[in-house]
Amino acid sequence: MTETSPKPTGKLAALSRQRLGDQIADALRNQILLGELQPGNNIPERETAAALGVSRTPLREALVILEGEGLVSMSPARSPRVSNPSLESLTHLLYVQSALEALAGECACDEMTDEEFKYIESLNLKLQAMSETAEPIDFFTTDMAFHEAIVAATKNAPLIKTHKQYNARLWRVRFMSSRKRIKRLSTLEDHSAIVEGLRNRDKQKTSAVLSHHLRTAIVNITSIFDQENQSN
Amino acid sequence: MTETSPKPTGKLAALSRQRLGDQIADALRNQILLGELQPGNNIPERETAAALGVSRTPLREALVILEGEGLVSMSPARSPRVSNPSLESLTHLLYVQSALEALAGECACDEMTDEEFKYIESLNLKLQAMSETAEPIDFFTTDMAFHEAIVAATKNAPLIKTHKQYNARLWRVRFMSSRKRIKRLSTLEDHSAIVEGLRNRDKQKTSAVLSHHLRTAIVNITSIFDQENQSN
DNA sequence: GCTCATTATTTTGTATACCAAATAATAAAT
DNA sequence: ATTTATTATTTGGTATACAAAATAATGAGC
Repeated sequence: MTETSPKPTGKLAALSRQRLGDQIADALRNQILLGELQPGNNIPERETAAALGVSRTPLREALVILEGEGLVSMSPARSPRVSNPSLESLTHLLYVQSALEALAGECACDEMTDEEFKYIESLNLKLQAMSETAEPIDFFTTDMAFHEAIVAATKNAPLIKTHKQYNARLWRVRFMSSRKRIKRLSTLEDHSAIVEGLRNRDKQKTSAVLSHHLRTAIVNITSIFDQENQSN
Repeated sequence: MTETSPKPTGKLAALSRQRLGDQIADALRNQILLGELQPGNNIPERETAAALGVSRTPLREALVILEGEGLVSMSPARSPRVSNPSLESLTHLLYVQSALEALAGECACDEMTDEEFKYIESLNLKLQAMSETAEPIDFFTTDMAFHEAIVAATKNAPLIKTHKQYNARLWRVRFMSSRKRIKRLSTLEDHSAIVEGLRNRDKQKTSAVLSHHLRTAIVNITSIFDQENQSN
């Protein structure tokens, strides 16, 4: 399929004019987030490049990007591999993410438009509506969209980018944590409190609830880790 | 941190086997921080690679790394150039850095050893001692070391790395801002309050003072920007 | 003399080729 | 049969070569 040489009429290449390395990074990042590439898996350069129909040069650029994001680790004479963070690392990441979202909540109170608030509110309503029946992946995706929408409302580009990167590193463990239906009720309570805080443009409350909401997740991922170690 | 990678062993480059791309990224980052490469300057690949005595491949890896850090921007068929952030961008960065250091102050209260506290305290004393006479660059460097030491005391690797990256992007404007001797007094007052907070392991106070300390810097950089625009 | 089109040069984007290091495999010696 | 030494193969690291795109330059036409 991708045996032939570069195609000028390529799919989105004509419009995006984006570097191939970035596109590969996006593709690999997706595979990691979706679990197609799991923590500890090797990403041999030749093999992966061939599978994607590209050469090693742009693939390597992608790997360097992902290494910078903490999703991939590269060692001198060893295949790059998907990072397999320890519980301690994940806890550290969650602390930072907690601080980032607290800041986002605060800034959103200042910068958020009414339309943005309505969108955030609608995601919360959607989450409430699906809480009884939805599949874990759908519930989780909407949950993440809710948090992303708050961060996006700040219009703070570095914050948005850094938050996204931390989210990627936490994606897997947070998804596994969210599979526990029992947690949905307290999640919804927190979210509603966040929406109320935003509605009233109450920086103090919004940031406090967001911070607490994220730090609570630390307990959850700890139990996930214990389960995995138990089964090993 | 039990996650990844063999130790860099920074002493012997021959032994460390660190990637050339990383070394080049370090060199370029230094040049940007020192002002040898100024915002808006082009970094043509061939020319720069030749100047550094390397080929374009590892130089490009370095540029991709620096682009990820926000220090360099690359456009399709144009020379990479040193990022020239707007006042708005710098303000955004400072908000995030403020939240990161507030978190650092809080975590440091829990994680800091007595030796680490003594070191932080000694940097503050050094700063007080040099406040009357020191050159701007020396005062600034020690000021930065003070903040870095607090972040380092958290032992939170992602936090340390992200903080370092934001520091790099803010380095230039914060250095220019620190040239104003008039600011040194309030800086010292803030720092002493931070040290007191850390001494008492008072998370609330430490994080509050650090947050306020950084946010105050926003006002300072705004005046810097006004001056530059005035002189243009 | 000025404008527009066409060509030439420069610059990045990507692919391929080569090198060194590390591991895996194999054979020989105890 | 086990261990060790040596060789082969695999892998990442770097350099070079080639292709595409954009800008700069130059010349023709008005």
